[in-house]
Amino acid sequence: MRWNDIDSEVCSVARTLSVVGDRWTLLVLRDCFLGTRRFEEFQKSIGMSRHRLTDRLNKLVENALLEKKQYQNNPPRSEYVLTQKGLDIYPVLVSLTGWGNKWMDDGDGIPLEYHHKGCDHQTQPVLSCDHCGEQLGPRDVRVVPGPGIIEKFKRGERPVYIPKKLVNQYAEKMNISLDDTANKKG
Amino acid sequence: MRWNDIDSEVCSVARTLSVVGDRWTLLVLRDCFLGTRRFEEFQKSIGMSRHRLTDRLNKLVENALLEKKQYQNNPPRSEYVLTQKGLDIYPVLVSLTGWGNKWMDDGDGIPLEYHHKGCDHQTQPVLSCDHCGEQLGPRDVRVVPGPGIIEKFKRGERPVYIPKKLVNQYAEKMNISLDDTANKKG
DNA sequence: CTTTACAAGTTCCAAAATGAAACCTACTAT
DNA sequence: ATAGTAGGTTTCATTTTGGAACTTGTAAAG
Repeated sequence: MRWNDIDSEVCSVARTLSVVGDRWTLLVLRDCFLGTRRFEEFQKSIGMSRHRLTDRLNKLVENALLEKKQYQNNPPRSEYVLTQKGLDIYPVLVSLTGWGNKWMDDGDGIPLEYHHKGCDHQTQPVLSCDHCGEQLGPRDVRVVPGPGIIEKFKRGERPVYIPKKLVNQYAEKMNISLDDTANKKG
Repeated sequence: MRWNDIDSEVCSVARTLSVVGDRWTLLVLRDCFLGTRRFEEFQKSIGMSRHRLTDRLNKLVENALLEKKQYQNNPPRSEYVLTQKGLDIYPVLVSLTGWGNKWMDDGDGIPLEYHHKGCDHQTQPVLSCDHCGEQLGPRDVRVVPGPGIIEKFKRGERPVYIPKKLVNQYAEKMNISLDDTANKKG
């Protein structure tokens, strides 16, 4: 499979990666959250080739995570600022940071710490349930087919990565009949 | 800069991406969390070339996110299972999923839903402060230089992506003197 | 027996993505 | 007149991919 086709997978991880899942894009976004806005700043900070940077910034603008704003006409100069869609990547960056802090320490300690303005304490952001507030780990959660998958199964499409067990159990429980003669993939 | 050098950046995002920041690795890990363990399963599910899959699985084993366990001797056949280090990637995948659910819907709705076993409710995992439990967004948090950066500044190294302002403010406040004649990068 | 299937790779090659360095354009400051 | 700054673009060699075919050892089917 070509990476270009990844955005049409029936999977939110795959679709998200189609936008931010290449070598440099998340580093560009990291810089955005630290206040970087201009081409040269990104380039010096990240150290990627100008070539790639041009391309990645354009894609982020195309995908509406960044907005390009001209701050000067002659010669034309622009800044790249996060949109809401871009701001929403925050949890991804925070999670990556948390993992790096824990597992990739080089012996000097955590590079950057977070301080929660609200409670005025150092914080290590964690995942929690938006309903009860409890912390969430892989074992605390059950994955259930959502409408995005059920609809496709009803149409006879079979997204490959979903364990059939999962969907069949669910279909049975919900008394939905899924035509089982249809083929995988849509 | 070469991608291979990215793991020595003074940045937890960069270091984490040096392990999981390529096209396919996070999809492999996604599958792991859904229970996939064997080569053929990964390959069918993800649709990446066997070539790459071999390589990515090996790297995940090298980096200790997966453990390779032989389940049969002749011919030798093995499974790949998540270690604690691998399990800790969970928040990253959940965050990617959340973003995809919100911004990359194809019109059919969310592919997979989460159900929190603890409170028995559907849940959308959110980031929160591990101290006070409040939800955290980009504006609720102040980034502060941690030991991993301070140490390097003391040694005269200047990690490029950190806004100098940030470190200088901090150094002043903490009354740390940082030799300003030293060069960036270490 | 002989053929087919399965699982987990490996090999080979063409096509695509990347990195480095040089170049371009339009100012501004020295 | 010269150098510097900002934001790119161009060129070209090197790396990384994707795809398809091949390998190895075993078991099951005809």
